[in-house]
Amino acid sequence: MDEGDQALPAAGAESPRRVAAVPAQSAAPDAAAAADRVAGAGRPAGVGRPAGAGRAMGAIRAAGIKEVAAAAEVSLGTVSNVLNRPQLVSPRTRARVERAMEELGFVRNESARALRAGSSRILAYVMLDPSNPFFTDVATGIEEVAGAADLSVFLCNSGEDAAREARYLDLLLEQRVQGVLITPVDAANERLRTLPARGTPVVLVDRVAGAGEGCSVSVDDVLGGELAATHLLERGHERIAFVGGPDTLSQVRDRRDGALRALERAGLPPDRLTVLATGALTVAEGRGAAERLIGLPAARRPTAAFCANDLVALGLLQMCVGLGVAVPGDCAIVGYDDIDFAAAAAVPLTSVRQPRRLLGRTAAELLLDEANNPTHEHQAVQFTPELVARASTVG
Amino acid sequence: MDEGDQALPAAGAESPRRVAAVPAQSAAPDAAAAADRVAGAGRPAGVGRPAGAGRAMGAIRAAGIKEVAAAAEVSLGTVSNVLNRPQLVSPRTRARVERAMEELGFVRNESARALRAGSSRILAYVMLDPSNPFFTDVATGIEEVAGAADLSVFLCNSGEDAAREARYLDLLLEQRVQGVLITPVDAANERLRTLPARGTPVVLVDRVAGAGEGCSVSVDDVLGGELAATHLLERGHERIAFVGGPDTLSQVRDRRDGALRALERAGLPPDRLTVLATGALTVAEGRGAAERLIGLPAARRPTAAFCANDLVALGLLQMCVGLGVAVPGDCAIVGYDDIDFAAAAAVPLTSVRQPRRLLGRTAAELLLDEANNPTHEHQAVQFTPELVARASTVG
DNA sequence: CCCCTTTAATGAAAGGTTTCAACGAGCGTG
DNA sequence: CACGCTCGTTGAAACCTTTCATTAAAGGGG
Repeated sequence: MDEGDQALPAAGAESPRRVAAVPAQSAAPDAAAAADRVAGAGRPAGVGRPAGAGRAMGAIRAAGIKEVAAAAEVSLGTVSNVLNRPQLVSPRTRARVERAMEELGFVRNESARALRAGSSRILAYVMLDPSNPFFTDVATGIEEVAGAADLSVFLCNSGEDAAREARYLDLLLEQRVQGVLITPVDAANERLRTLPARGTPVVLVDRVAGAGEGCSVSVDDVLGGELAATHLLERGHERIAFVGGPDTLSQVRDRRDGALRALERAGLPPDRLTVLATGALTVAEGRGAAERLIGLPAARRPTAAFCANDLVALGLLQMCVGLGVAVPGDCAIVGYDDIDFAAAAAVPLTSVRQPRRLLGRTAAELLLDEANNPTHEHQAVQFTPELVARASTVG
Repeated sequence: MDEGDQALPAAGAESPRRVAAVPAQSAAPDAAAAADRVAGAGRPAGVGRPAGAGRAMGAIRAAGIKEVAAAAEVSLGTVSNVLNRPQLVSPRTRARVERAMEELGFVRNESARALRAGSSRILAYVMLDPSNPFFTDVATGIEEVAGAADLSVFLCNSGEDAAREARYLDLLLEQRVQGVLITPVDAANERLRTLPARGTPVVLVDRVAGAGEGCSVSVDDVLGGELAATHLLERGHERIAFVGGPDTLSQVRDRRDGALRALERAGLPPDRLTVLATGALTVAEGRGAAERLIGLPAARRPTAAFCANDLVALGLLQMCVGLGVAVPGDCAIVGYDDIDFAAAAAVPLTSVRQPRRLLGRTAAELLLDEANNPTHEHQAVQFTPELVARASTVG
């Protein structure tokens, strides 16, 4: 931030967008920065100074309950009562206190409140991948419930990285959050057990809780996989590819197992399912899988693909179309999650829909129950998925 | 949660996935719930109880610094030193204290720390729409910088709703967060000025700060619009549609103005730009715009469309392909943001790329500077966008 | 007119951490 | 041997709110 300044025109410049000659910037040229700068994007075009700007103005030390009490000529406890139990305070005094708060610009200090209360009014949702609309929809459901209970939601992004996940969980414990909702990367993470033991309830989202692991909310992924594969079998496909990974994700395993179950029911041998493993559930990995799929000898090449999620399916779809493989003619495709982009793809994607918002809402409700209800019983709630057929399978 | 229980089989059931006969569930059938339940998805398939589950076990009251001090037979201040200034403590004592912390399972209480420090170790990013990958990428950049400074990032979703935005800002002020990064819905929100006045720095993201408004980091949207339109003009299009809205978003206005500037430079009258306004920047709105576009009389129908963001462009693209309008043959399309899905669309989308991660990183750096550097000067940093040409314009 | 009840307001304690001035011990120097 | 230093440790105060037992005042009934 510093170097950019000296080359600026005289201080007090009026134009906020004035272009400075010096492009230097404290955004250090680290590896990550370099990635974004590829192809020339990202060089700051201008560094200006908004009119009237100067050094940060000295912040007025925030007025506390004490100052308010003094201004309203009441005791400290009375101010607290106005905030928390207004019905105990006479209308006259209440008005006086409220006026004082107004005048002093009083803002409650949540830290002090949380310290006193022993826990902060925050729920956290640790998610695998915020760029996957599935998780943001779940988050929306969580926010609905949390908002109604006057709690805020702290969204944390584990990025499918176990270490980051662990770091966030530690952090949340330090914050004494009311509870944690999590779609874990690593089901074996000991913190999933130590947090509840230390008084911070944890609810698993999109994952089934094992013995003694507390509450969970999930969708029957085995059934979802079966629905997808059955749909393809019914449309006459007898060789199916399963595209997804890594195998450490239970969602991937379950969906694949469901597909195998469908084959079995149809009386077909399990080797009719060709597994194409991917390193992650992303669009890029889907594209990569397409090349492998198309590279298979024609005799063994599946005529349909079931992908572990929609991102992978969209990548696969794009590559197929690009390489001249007709969808669904040469290769039918089924995704999973039914994200908005699934319907929006140029060949709208058949997908397995999950009740995403409801998933989030239910999880949040279980969490609140666990946090507040002393007679809480752990539950593993499981919802039913549903197949949405679109053009990628129905020619 | 309550009704689900009584119909369960005998307590102590071992199977976590046991199916209960009673589908009832405390997830109330409110309006939002109903939306998700459309088409039958969302009915809980089962409510089970993980083996070994019971009422929440009484949490052990967390050990504090005091207990640790007692256990290690040192003073309270020494424990604090071990945590914050370990070099001041002799190795012997430090080891003793660390062992005590280990044994007691000591976890720092962030609330107390924040109370004492006057601010919590949290940055917040208030974003318009977490389901738009543009914002999650910006968030990733912010997290990189915050993580390096040992701060956590609180992600807040305003959902393009001014009231929610206001509520979050109030909340963040109460939390005494270190600073707020925001892509505001409502540039006129007075809180954008009151927060800094109360000592919480605010940096605008993807929006240019006006006079006396503090720091901002943005991309030159006018230039971006110009790049997009120029690209289309160079490819021979002389009637262009601009698809986007609402007009209250400065991004929309600027990008449109940039397109107009391109027309002007090319010596064409401004009425060659047909504006198709949308209510939001979503896939669904893009689809709707497609119908209006195709409905125009052939003589006035543009041969190309420039969309205010990629979501709108993808919706438009999908609908065009679905309705038999060849892309780019009958209608070329340019998007904005270059989100991953843009390249992944079946007709890969030409788009205007913004340095998203860098945007986030720079914003976070400005914020940290403002929070920590007493000689901080407000800056309006602006980056340059870049056009990425793909098949949706290049036949 | 006094006592008892109800209502309103008070003051102090507690919650866990950080900071800082002060203290004591050990050591080298004069 | 005494002085002054440094190093390691200490104890208390401060941060701001909430809670609760207590006091004071007002009102009603006997």
